[in-house]
Amino acid sequence: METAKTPKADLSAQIAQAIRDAIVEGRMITGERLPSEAELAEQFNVSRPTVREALKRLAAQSLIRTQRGAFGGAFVNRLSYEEAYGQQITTSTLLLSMNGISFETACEARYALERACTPLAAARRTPDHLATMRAEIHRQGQPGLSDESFCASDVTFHRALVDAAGNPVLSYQLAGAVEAMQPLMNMITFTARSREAIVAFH
Amino acid sequence: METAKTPKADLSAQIAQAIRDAIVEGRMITGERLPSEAELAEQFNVSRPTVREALKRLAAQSLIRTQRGAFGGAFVNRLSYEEAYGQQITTSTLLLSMNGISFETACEARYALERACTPLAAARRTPDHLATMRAEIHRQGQPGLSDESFCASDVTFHRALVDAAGNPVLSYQLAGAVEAMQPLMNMITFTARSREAIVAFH
DNA sequence: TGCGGCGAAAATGTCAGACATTTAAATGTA
DNA sequence: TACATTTAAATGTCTGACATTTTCGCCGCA
Repeated sequence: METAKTPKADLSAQIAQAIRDAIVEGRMITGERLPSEAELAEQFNVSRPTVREALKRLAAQSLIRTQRGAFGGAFVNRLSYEEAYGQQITTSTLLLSMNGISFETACEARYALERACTPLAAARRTPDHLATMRAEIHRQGQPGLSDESFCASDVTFHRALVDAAGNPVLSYQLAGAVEAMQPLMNMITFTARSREAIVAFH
Repeated sequence: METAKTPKADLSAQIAQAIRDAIVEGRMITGERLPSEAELAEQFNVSRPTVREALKRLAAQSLIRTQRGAFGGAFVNRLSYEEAYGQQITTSTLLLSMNGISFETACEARYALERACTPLAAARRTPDHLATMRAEIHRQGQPGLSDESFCASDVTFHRALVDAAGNPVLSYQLAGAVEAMQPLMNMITFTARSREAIVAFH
């Protein structure tokens, strides 16, 4: 048994883990091309479908990207913020919906996270961010607004607030938190007009 | 072209997306069993390997779990906090290492996020959390401590701080941020003793 | 009648081989 | 030199088969 560290696991999972380790530990760098599926199959002593399943696992996590054609193959992906956002959002959404997170807990977390951004946002905001936030506040003040529209506007507003902090790491961390809560928010309408007061201090 | 919304994409990616949508939108609930690979293959009019690749993609994101044997199959997974942590950490680590995030940016984000937790932590801390933090502070004060040990202790300390806030959503969001920065931290040793002052106010 | 072993069935896991498709490089020609 | 064509390499997909694992139910036996 050459891979004794995972005594009972799918071969494809083992291979995926091995490649993942290579990437995370820096043995493969961004943009580098992996061996072809056939070469990997020979290297790990498995068949090509097994290798393919492993590669799909990594592709699902945006660790690699595949390209067809000659001199195509699998390349170590440069994980963009957009992709990271997406994963963060789907994971957060599922986590919230599957674990019976209460509205209060989620809201508390969101408020806390945004409170963390506020000082930075106040210092670094651009006119664009301010304009977006003002526009959303205005929209939220209109009377005949549906609940869904109100919440969508709310998400836009908070995204602008977070982005105004000018810290991509913060934006990434909070994008999931804010968007994942939108479904929860949609269910509960409450008088959130008090937020205008919070923003007013900008 | 029956699936016109994704004109050029792998079949396995399309199928994975279709199943993912079904899960996220609640058409399949936690613990529910998916049709067998053969049934899915017939349903989507593709072959079994293609279906398998799609399922592996979902498994990589912990959306489903598979079980062998009779009455085995793929089940909608209840995404646990532990799994979410793990994904968050690997994603964050890659994001930081691949996008040339500066130490200042990462540190700023981390401080901001922790500042968000502090009020809650102060209100809800338990003796255990306090004891852990005190122990780590004490350890950090010892003279002959290696940089790696110092940083590991630092991570432990901050995890305790975050957990003390008693909000699992916050813990989840911050776990990735804190742990992902450990490699960065390991490279740069700085006089972080000022943190003791921050904690002292507990 | 109750219980235990044993086989059948169902499902995933793995393999082998073949063909289709795509893409870029190499080649040939005007 | 520039452009069109060929060619080769790689992924994407299909078919079929076999291995492995796990559960259910049957049958025999005490």
